[in-house]
Amino acid sequence: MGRADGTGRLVSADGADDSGTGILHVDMDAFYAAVEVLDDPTLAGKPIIIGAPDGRSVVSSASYEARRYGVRSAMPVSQAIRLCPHALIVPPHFDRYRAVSVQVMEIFRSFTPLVEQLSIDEAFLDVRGARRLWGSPGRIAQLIRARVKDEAGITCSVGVAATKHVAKMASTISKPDGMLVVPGHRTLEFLGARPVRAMWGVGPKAAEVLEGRGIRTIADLRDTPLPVLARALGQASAHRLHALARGEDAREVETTRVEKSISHEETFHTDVSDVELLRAELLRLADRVAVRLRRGGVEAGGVAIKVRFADFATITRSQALAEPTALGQRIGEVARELLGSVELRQAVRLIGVRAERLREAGSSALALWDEDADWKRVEGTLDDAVSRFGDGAVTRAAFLGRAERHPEVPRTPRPPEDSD
DNA sequence: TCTGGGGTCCTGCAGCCA
DNA sequence: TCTGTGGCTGCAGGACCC
Repeated sequence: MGRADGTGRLVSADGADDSGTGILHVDMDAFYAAVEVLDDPTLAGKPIIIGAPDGRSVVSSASYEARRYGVRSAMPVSQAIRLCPHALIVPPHFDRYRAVSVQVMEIFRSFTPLVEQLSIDEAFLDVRGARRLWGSPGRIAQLIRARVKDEAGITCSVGVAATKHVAKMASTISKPDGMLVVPGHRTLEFLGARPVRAMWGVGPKAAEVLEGRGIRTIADLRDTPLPVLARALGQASAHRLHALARGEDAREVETTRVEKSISHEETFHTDVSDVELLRAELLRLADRVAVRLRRGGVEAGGVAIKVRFADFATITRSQALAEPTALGQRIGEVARELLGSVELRQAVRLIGVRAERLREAGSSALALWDEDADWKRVEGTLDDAVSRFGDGAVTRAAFLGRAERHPEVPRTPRPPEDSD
């Protein structure tokens, strides 16, 4: 399976037994920091923290040199600086990270079309059908690691196993720049000795609950009766974790992913008590959400807002929509109504807008009477109409019954009867 | 000591309805 | 007609992930 190499990680030797495997989990090492080093080689070997140096930002990523000082992702930057005062603070360059991500995902797809991108820097690959072309899963993992290094200039770690869950755990253990193969017949042995916290889906809260009952390792969890687990964690989590602890994970590598919500939120530099400012911010966020909805060809069937107060208490309010929409004006209206239902008992630290219950946009054609166009009909997509006449004009036209959607044949427009 | 932003999934509760 | 019950749905909150 693997051996400890003195750095705390567990890695497999070349040609390790990979029988009964077929799923790879590939994870870039300290991805954002690695891309920054790629673009500025003078940063190599130095402690780097990716995050905004001021305000209330947190660490997006840190190089392994910084991690040695205890710096971790999601830690406040101010705390990270205290831990590692000589670290270099680098503001994030997300467009650049996305570009490298695209390049790496293309490398994966050159080995198998069955690639499930989990986030900007990690993916599952099902290579069971790629044996004849590229060799065994372990061999493919080696080839992928070499090509990512040669072509993208960064390193990655790979877990090779029979299931997604075990592959994911294996890549984590082999980090950085490692590879761990868990042959199918040694899955239970691999899982058994590991702490419950290492399982995907067990966070600090669940780990505390389990450890409080003496369940410290995955073997302990496996031996715990399901009803006991269910009382501790709830039915769904208990069933899922119990199966994973036994090495059972039937999830396939999914190549397509449907977004279920789109949101934007913002933490203010200083807490805000001015309601008008909050309402204006909601509208701005709603516009950003609407742009993404239209770009994705979807509409929201519900709107939610999130308000975080100065004491970090967070509340959400949501509302289903009678008519789905992709218009910022409409989403903003609902968000403002929802804000009106919230008791603003103290200053607000963060505010956010979320579009939920997404569904495919109804039609691609739109007949619209627009005031500025002398009430002539325009045709095109909703996005076209919004870009030509503005979000507000389209909303207003729709409100007045002058914007119509139709599946195929445009209806003959009639001139407006009221002058409004 | 201070806690981002963008997501998914699950649970508990309340209201509605048959 | 009244009451109890169970299923469904909407909503709010929390845990978790990167």
